[in-house]
Amino acid sequence: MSEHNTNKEELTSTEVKIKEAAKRVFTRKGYAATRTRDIAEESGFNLALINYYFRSKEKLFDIVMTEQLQMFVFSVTPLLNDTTTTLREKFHALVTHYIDMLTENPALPFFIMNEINVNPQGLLTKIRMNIQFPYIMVQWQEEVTNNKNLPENPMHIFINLLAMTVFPFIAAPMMRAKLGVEQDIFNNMMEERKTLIPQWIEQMLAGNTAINTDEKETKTGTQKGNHKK
Amino acid sequence: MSEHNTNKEELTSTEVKIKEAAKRVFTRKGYAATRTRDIAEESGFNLALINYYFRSKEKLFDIVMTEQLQMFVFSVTPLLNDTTTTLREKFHALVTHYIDMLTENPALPFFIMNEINVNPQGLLTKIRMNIQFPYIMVQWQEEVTNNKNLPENPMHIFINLLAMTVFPFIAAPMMRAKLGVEQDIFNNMMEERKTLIPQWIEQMLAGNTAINTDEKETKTGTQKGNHKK
DNA sequence: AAAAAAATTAATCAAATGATTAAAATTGTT
DNA sequence: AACAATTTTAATCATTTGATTAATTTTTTT
Repeated sequence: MSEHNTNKEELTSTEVKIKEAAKRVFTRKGYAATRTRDIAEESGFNLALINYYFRSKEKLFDIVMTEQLQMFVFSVTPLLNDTTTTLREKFHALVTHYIDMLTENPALPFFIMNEINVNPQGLLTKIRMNIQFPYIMVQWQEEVTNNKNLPENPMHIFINLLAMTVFPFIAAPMMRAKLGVEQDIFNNMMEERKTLIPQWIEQMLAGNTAINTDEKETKTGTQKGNHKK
Repeated sequence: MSEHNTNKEELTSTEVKIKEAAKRVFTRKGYAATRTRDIAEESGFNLALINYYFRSKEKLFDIVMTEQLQMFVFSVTPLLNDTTTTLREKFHALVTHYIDMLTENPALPFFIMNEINVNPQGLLTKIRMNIQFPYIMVQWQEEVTNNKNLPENPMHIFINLLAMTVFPFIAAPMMRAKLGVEQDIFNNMMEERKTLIPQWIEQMLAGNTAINTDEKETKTGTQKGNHKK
């Protein structure tokens, strides 16, 4: 009505729009394969504006990558530092959080992995994550010292948690191309995994307990390899 | 002694040497980021030889990628079709095989994932894998129908197997940069996982049995979320 | 040894691409 | 409205890069 244009179009500055366009193109094609002209086209603005707002393609990439990394890494620290949730609840929250995030942004893990592979030490500058030992580590140590016989080092378990959560998104294109797993089927599967992964982790830990304490005896005689080497 | 030069240098043709150099550079930097000049330098030959032996950068890449894909995918089919090994033994063999392969060639998974992301339908042409239902699928169905209460669809378990095996190699650069996990520590860890991953899979399956058949009751009252939704 | 074929190199080309510039359009200020 | 500052554009530049060409060297054939 008035001369103030309140379209959503006008609400975000062109600088932000270019950055968002850059994010889309960079995540889709990677740094080397994206041309500044791609970003210009995706944003709908003139090529020169990219250098006008951001000094160079590399500077723009650094900004986008840093933001994505921050989002990926720091978005979970509140979960990991929550003193009101149990260890198990944190596992579940973490898995749900990441599956939701990656369902929205499936190309993100690959984008990040790519950057890490190409420029590993760039991480150190882009992420200032002085791992201040989040509360989840305290909880883990409590469980270790108290009753359960968990492994001292949670590295394996954390890797598994992340692997089972993130890897499917990395493998999704292959699953689609080779196994005919379409988008909705995949999303269903990931929805299932929100509850399955914490269960699996639980079973890993329980198995570990059983092995070390001999509280529980093997049920099936055919079970193999269920002993420490 | 004689004028026949038997150096290892001379045993492989320059065509092969260029292809190997290309493999190294492509896997390290990805298709878009590698310049033909990089390959020339890595091989030690003149730039023009790349186009002399392989018509173009893309043709060379196709050859390298196809070979790597074939290696990655087809190298396990003998294992999966082995009629003399049990299902559990196949899991173990698969994990060991891939960890060995990726320890030798750590950049391989990322390289493949990259290609799949950029050009998903290219897989169909590069890999002629008319999945002829390897013997492991027969064995799985046997276990399903016989005694165990395994999930009909082994998709989740197979994904987990691959995820826990492959993902660490993808995350390795991050682990090194951020967690200070050095090469030998990492290799040790992966050596441990050769036996751990089959155990974990076993525990997942056992947990599944317990849930479905109620043969076993929950030991710890604090166990949460161990029920079908 | 001479001729032919194959392999290799230096020089060069043409297209792509990141970046810049100068002008035009828009917005803000007085 | 007039002026200034900011934003946007079209045109252009300089470098990079995949590819080619013509000449040179090496190997093979006769």
